[in-house]
Amino acid sequence: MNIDAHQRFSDFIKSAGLKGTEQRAVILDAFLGTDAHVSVDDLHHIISNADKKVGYATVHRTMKLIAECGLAREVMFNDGISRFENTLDSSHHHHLICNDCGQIIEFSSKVMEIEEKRLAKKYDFEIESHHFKIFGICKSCRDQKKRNNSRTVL
Amino acid sequence: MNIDAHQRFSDFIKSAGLKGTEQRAVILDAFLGTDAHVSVDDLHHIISNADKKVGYATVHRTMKLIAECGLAREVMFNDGISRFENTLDSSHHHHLICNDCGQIIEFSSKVMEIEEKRLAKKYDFEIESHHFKIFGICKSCRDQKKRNNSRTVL
DNA sequence: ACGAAAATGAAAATCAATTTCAATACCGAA
DNA sequence: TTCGGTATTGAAATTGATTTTCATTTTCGT
Repeated sequence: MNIDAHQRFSDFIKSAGLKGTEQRAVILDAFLGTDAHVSVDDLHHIISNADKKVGYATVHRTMKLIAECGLAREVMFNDGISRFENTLDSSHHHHLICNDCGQIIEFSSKVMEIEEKRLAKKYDFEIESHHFKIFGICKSCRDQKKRNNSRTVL
Repeated sequence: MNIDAHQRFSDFIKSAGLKGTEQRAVILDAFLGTDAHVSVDDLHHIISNADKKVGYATVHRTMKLIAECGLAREVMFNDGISRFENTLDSSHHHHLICNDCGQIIEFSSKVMEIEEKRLAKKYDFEIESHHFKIFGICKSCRDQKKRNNSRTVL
């Protein structure tokens, strides 16, 4: 998988008249090593923690390139921070997001895929990407709230 | 409808120990008068164009209150700008967003509602809100691209 | 009408995203 | 392999939206 991703990225870099650099390789590796949704800041920390030095702006620019060549998908939840997810893991497309703890549960749904296609046809719309996000409270946060309520009196 | 909204907002204001003000009334009216997705900036312009003077920060703070009391829903597309939509219009919940012209087509889908409930049960998740967003290119932008391609040579 | 408490608005602060620019690295051609 | 044009890098500055600050004003129960 990763060999393909590297190949695809370097092909993209070449065909766009750009140059391969050590930093870009480090950033791509760091990104491919994650399986969650990472922000530029997350990646910058991951790289720094691995004792490599790449500037924040470079991480930002490179993630744009990685997204552009189709290896990453840029998504935005309701906090205004862009995050990137690996597109090679394409079975997961949607998210349940806990408003309390921020936990993200990924899921896929055949029913939704079919419904989406129906809608695209209905509105004559060419789909490029899609996100179904359900915000709410996960079980463990609900349980925690119950415990707190039994202790606290307003 | 609007009478209910005003009542609900003033009830909320009172029960939270806050105060009713002229500005809050102006902002709520401006918001209820829109049917699209408006940003704080949009609303501030709408109000200014109506020759009323309310500060930007006040619009921002009041929209947070309106959302808090359930009259508005805060949504974020991929441009990083928060927008508010009227929740009383609850038949429309989802969006087709054109990556070219920014046009937003709203739709609702019974199939998705049912699927959503199934997923909530499956993951033991208490839903507070949800958004299905499909990004792509609308018909008119596709048509326009075709016209441009027939004129332009790379 | 009084006075405590909240609201306002202009300006400043914040924060992520993005751009600038001088120094550096890449890489194809000679 | 060196050369040189071009792209890249990274620190700092900028942008643009959001959020906070704070002095002044307004609200509203008493």
